[in-house]
Amino acid sequence: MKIATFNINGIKARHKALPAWLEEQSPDVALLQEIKSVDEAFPRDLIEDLGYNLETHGQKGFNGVAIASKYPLEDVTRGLPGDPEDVQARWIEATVVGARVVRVAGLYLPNGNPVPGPKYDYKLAWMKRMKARAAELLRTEEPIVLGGDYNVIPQPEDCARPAAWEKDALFLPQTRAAFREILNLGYTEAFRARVSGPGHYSFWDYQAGAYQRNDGIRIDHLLLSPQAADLLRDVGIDKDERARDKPSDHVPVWIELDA
DNA sequence: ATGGTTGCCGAGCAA
Repeated sequence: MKIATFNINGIKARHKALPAWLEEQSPDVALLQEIKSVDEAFPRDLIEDLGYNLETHGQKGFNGVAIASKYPLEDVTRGLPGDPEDVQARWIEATVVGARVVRVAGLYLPNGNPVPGPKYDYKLAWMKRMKARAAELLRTEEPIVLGGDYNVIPQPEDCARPAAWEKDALFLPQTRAAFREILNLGYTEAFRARVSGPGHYSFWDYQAGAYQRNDGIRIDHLLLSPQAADLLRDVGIDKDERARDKPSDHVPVWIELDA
């Protein structure tokens, strides 16, 4: 079972690039972020016509997450538990019924800039809520995949110019510590389980020719429960997607599971 | 230091 995460930065603007990628790479499950659409306006045909089931959790203008799957999706839930006041669409869960059953969560973790301020406070509070949900999911002892745009640069080697990110919400020590707290519950960050060293990124800014200079950051991650980590066969980043016509500023990151 | 770009949607905000 191939599971990918992809921040598409707007479903309407990606009406060509997203179906092209789905056709070429054929992930079984695609966790999509920043759909930037309400559910009623989502062009479902773009995805359903390729043989995918689709579950969306949208919001007007901003945010929004979705799950596309060639396998049936069951027990879909929307929204990150822990704050009934939070109306931002950043979390969706579903059970994928493949050869094995895998519980997946698609997430769009808050950016948090500028620091300090309410947006950074919201980011840290959101990560605390995510930690609680991640711990709860572990107790099921099932294969679990938490995939999405984490807006976290885990290590200096995960960005081309660490000095430029020193005071940024994506790279502050407090942000990285909150990310490690989730990992230390018992999750494995899939990419780093298989690939070491610098130069591997999942996002390049649209500005100043960042992609051409490979001035990127690695902020899209797939976290695996122990039972999912046992099934890990391969990982990858579809870097070439960033060179496509009308690309997202992120590229897909994927895993292949024995499931 | 500023501005550089894109997407939402039709003015700025978010990233």
